[in-house]
Amino acid sequence: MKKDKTNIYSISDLAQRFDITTRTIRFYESEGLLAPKREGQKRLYSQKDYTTLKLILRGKRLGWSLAESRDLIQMYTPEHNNQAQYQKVLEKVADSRERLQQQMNDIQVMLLELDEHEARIKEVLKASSTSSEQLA
Amino acid sequence: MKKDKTNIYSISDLAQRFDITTRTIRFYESEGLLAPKREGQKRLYSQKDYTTLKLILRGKRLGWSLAESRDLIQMYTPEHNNQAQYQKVLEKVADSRERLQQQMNDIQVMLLELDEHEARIKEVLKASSTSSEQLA
DNA sequence: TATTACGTTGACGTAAACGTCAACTTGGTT
DNA sequence: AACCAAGTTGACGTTTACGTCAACGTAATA
Repeated sequence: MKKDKTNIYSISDLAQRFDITTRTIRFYESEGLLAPKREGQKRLYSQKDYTTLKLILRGKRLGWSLAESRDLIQMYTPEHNNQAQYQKVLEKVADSRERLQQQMNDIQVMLLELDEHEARIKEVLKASSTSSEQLA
Repeated sequence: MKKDKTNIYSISDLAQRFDITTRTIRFYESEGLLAPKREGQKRLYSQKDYTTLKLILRGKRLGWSLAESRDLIQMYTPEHNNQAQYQKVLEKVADSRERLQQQMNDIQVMLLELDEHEARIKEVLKASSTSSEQLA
């Protein structure tokens, strides 16, 4: 039910595209993460809402809380007029970057450990196949 | 209260080192993520327990559930005797790697967006400083 | 006009991951 | 002997992130 010209989505349309429930989308709105337009009662989601939702789900895959994603979103929405506000945003950008870099590091450690473990297992399998036990 | 030779930790010792509560550590045990030795009632944590706990907390920083970390831990503890078991472990290794690579990708997207946003803000700040408003 | 699909707002339920007592041991110290 | 620090096991409370009804509105369609 997407109108491609205006890029407007219904709630169930978004739910299908992102494989989440409409309940989830409404919940995000109640938590201040989304603010779709209305047509009477019905919610109308713009391309910006779409992008915001994508950001939320990306955050979820990284274990970010909804509150953290809400901060990120607000960071990206420029209702900031004066220098002081902008400076605060820059600090938050730096914080987010640090958090992400910590996560990057954690991932690399995990990947290394997986590599080593896999190598160990393959050694064991190789050893057992060159010995007595042949199953193929 | 660490005995450095044997590398044995008390529960409060671990709690301090990792900046978590003893309640959390006991909870992890009740969930099957840790299995410390006992000295009477008291729990005694080995170097392996220490490493396991480190793995759990790394997982938490990446948004992994305790159930997922428990799977990881069991993957690393070799009670697997036959080829079929090892094959399953190899599959799980592959799954974990995929998950981590997805997260890597998400991080890179986020980092890029942060870079762009920061650049935009700095442009605005530069423009406003070269115009009328000088505060320094 | 009656049904069906899609939407809405409550309200309550739930799983995960702990926090927070309470009531008790236990080993060492004054 | 008395006490204190550190530990133990319940048991119940709490927050987050939704799931699951119920009861209702609305627009198109048979």
